[in-house]
Amino acid sequence: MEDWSLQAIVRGSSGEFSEIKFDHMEMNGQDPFSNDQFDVEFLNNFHEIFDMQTNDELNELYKPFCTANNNDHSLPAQTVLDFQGPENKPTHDADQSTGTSCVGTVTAASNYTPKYKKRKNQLKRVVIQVSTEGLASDMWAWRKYGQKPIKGSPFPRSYYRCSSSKGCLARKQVEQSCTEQGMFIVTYTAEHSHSQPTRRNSLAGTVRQKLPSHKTTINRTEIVIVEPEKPQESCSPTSPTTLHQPLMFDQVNNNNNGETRAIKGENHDEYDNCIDYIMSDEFVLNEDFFSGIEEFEDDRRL
DNA sequence: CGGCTTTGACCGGCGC
DNA sequence: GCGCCGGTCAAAGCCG
Repeated sequence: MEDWSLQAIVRGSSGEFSEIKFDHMEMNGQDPFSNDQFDVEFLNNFHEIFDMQTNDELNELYKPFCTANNNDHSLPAQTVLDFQGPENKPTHDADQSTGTSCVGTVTAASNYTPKYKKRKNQLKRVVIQVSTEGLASDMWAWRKYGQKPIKGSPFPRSYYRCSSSKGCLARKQVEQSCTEQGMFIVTYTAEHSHSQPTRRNSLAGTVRQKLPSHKTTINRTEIVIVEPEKPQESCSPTSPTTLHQPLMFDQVNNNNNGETRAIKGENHDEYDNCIDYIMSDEFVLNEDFFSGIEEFEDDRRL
């Protein structure tokens, strides 16, 4: 790949980007974007997302939201990724003390025993926040098997299981966000035991759900990751150094007031760490982000 | 008729 | 031990 680039637009889903970072970086309310220390502290907390052995699983999970809109740029499927599970907390993650979400692995199907065996925190899950379009772009076939009112939420939670393959343990929960109108919180549990279906089951699953007719525009902080430097051709394909080419990223804080600030990383680790942070926190990511990561991983494997 | 949603009942984890 | 709550079951009905 000669001139591949990674670009993503990331919006904080629970407040301005800087506020989220205060929580995670414990910087005592200082504005991380105006603090010279931010680059170091911010970057030091990101690590090795692409070294996770579950990248394929991750790909599968976000793929539906990437592919469906490839030809429709008018429909940004904004999503939040949040990997949960007590076993997932990286031991070197500075985020541990906060009790917030963290990066981790996705549940292996063999670890999931249906029906009451594992509950709540025992299951590793992927929580994604999607717009109406993102919800409809999920190409998996789901069959609804339950709906429950959730305490503290005005909206019920719907429960879906994969209907593509008998015995598939994949589960999906959908509930409307009570904080962001028109957004849906989708929780995926377990993995599909089969390849992605070539077509969705008519109007099954999420498509048949009662979706709001309006779209919600979310004006929040944006992060833009741009154009890692091209890998150097001189490196041996088998050498580990080919996986650690210099990279660069920018993070642009756009508060809708025209003000932007950028942070740049100089190496691959810093880039990884940036992605790690974004993936571990409550950010709304669009499909370009995931497509970019996919490209990134493909390139890295070369 | 098959596959879907709906919905009340049931089960089990968890906090008190 | 008890009750709350979330997740699942399963019967009934709907839909293409």
